[in-house]
Amino acid sequence: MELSKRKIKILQTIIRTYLETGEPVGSRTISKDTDLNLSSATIRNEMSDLEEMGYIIQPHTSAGRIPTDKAYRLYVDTMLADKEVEVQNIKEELESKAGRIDVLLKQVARFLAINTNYATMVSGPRYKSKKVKFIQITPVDENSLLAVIVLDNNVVRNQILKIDEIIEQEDMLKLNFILNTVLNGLDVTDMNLAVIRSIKEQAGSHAKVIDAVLEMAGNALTEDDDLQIYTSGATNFLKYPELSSKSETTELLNAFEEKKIINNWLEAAEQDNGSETHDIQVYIGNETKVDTMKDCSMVTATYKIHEGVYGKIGIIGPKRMDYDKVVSTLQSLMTQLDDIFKN
Amino acid sequence: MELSKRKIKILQTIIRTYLETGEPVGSRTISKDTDLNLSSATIRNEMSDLEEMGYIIQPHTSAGRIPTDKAYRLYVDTMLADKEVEVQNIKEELESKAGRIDVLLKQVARFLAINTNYATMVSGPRYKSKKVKFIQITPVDENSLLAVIVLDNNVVRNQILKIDEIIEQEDMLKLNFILNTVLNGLDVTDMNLAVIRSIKEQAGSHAKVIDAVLEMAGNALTEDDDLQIYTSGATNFLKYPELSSKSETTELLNAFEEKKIINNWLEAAEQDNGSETHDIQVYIGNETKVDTMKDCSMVTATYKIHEGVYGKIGIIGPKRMDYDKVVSTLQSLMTQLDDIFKN
DNA sequence: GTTAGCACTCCATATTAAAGAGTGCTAACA
DNA sequence: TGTTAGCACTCTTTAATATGGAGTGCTAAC
Repeated sequence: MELSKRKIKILQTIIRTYLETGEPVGSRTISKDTDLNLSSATIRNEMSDLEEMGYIIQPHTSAGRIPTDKAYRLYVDTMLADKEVEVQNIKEELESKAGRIDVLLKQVARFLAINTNYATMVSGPRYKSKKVKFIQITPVDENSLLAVIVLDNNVVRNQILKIDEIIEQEDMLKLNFILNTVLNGLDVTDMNLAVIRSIKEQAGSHAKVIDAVLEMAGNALTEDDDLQIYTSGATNFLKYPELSSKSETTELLNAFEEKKIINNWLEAAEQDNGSETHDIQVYIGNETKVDTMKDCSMVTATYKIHEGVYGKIGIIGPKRMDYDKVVSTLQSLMTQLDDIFKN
Repeated sequence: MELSKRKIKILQTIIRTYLETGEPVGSRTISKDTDLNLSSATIRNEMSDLEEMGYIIQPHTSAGRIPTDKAYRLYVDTMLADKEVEVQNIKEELESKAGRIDVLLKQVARFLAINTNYATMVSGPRYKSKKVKFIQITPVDENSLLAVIVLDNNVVRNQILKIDEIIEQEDMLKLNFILNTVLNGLDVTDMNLAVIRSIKEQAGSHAKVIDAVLEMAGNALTEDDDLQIYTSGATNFLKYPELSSKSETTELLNAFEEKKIINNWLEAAEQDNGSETHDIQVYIGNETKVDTMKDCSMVTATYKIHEGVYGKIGIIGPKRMDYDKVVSTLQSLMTQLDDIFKN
């Protein structure tokens, strides 16, 4: 059987109405709400066909119909209106935070959660490989030393090191020179024993300080737990009765606490299932490949700060989420973010 | 009327039983569970007295009794057994994170949530006043500059500044010298126009760079949003039926998302209502002074990293929380933390 | 191809009934 | 005077039972 124009229109009405109300949609409602001028009986015949084709189902006999995943997929792929969403311009507000990526991303998550009424998560930027670009130690007061490392992705780490020896101005210069010439451009695998020995040899008496600095450098380079995830609006789950069957919601809320789990979600959402809109993907129900989310849908987008430095934004809601609005909002926000990152 | 030994024993049984089950406690249960060898009728008489004295109430006629806030207060103040809780020694695990306070505190929150089954929050260390202790700019590559500021509490801030002018080695030294001599020891109120002008005058041609550095310094000094709050186990609220009346829990969960709100809770809990145990405070129901928490209790403790640098740990659960365990666990953890911070 | 009509199904809601838990009171007992 | 058994009473919880409504599927007529 083929999807006639009329069937599509009816399906669309079912989906839209269900998105709004969350209740199964009956034939009479459609008969009244469309401009097709058909009686409920005719609609019933068509609905019967649609059910056979797998686009809608009845939760039980003598109930209205609700859309299946297949219907949502069709809706997202072809039926989304291309409406321009008026996203309150938060660019200015964001720009003022641009210096501190973490604060900015937190803000982004909040903004999306408030605007869409769904749960939102944003993963912090990931870097491919990390190398030492610049390293420096400076005395701060009589018994502490400030060590600063800049990585090639311009991430800066610093730490105050306590020392119990006095380092002369002159030695300090020398140490800095050695550290920079030897370590510059190395990643963590390059920092082997040979390198370390070579530094210590040159450094002479200050091996202890070198040790501390190297340890710190090692941490900065390997540190994987700097993978930050910002979430917002998790309580929005409670707004949707079909999700708040308690045990399920609890699991979702738990996942939002255990940020690591969220990262798995985002990772699972690889580009295998893109929708048409440039770099925004929609996953419906089981398409998320995550079992706890089988009753949810997820919309993700990838932001890019610059080459090789990217992160993900995700919005999670019930399957009957307002895809239209979510996609538009996200799209609009991405444009604003792009502009900000260009500077 | 006075609280006889027997009444106390009965009250204690009521509280204990209610803490466990969450159900109103009837006279027969008590008659069986105590070693008083009294019939339920006698217990009923005593309970009638206790009700009159305000320690217990009936949710409705012909139901058992449940403790009032007054009873909990008495329980916490006098009836807590001084049992030593076997807190799994996480000191080692924590020690490895001691370098990064934020990670450590996050861990503490998680540990407590898991061990107590209540929601936990930990506020990051607060500092009294902040002054500039050390400031430095260094070239990183041809068009960027690394600015580092160390505050008197040893907090370090850094930022990469983009520049479009070339600064000679010599000028760099001069700028650093000026910045340090003029700004050292100043707090944000001291950095007035006069100071700024004086710096710029001395700096000569590099006013632009100075501007950027000063702005950053200003941010570092005023920044109040570096107040971090770590939470864990918020979903534990859902485990207690008396809290999960949905609308109320939602509000609590919301508060846990909006970390700023939590801070207000912690601030509201000032030392006005301490219990006997050294620096651990228990707030029951309305004692929290926060309306959304009138059905909860909160146990807080103050940790101190060193003089003037402190933060708070709080555990929130239903009024019928296991005070005994919570207080002991917290106490034990505080000891372990103290040890760690001593180094 | 479309529509009106009708029997049927299932859910949601209200009503009623029954069972259980617990109290308060009274009267008897040590 | 304190303790206890017994009993009537209250209120909640649970189950069982109606009742109404929404919606469908089918048939027959247009």
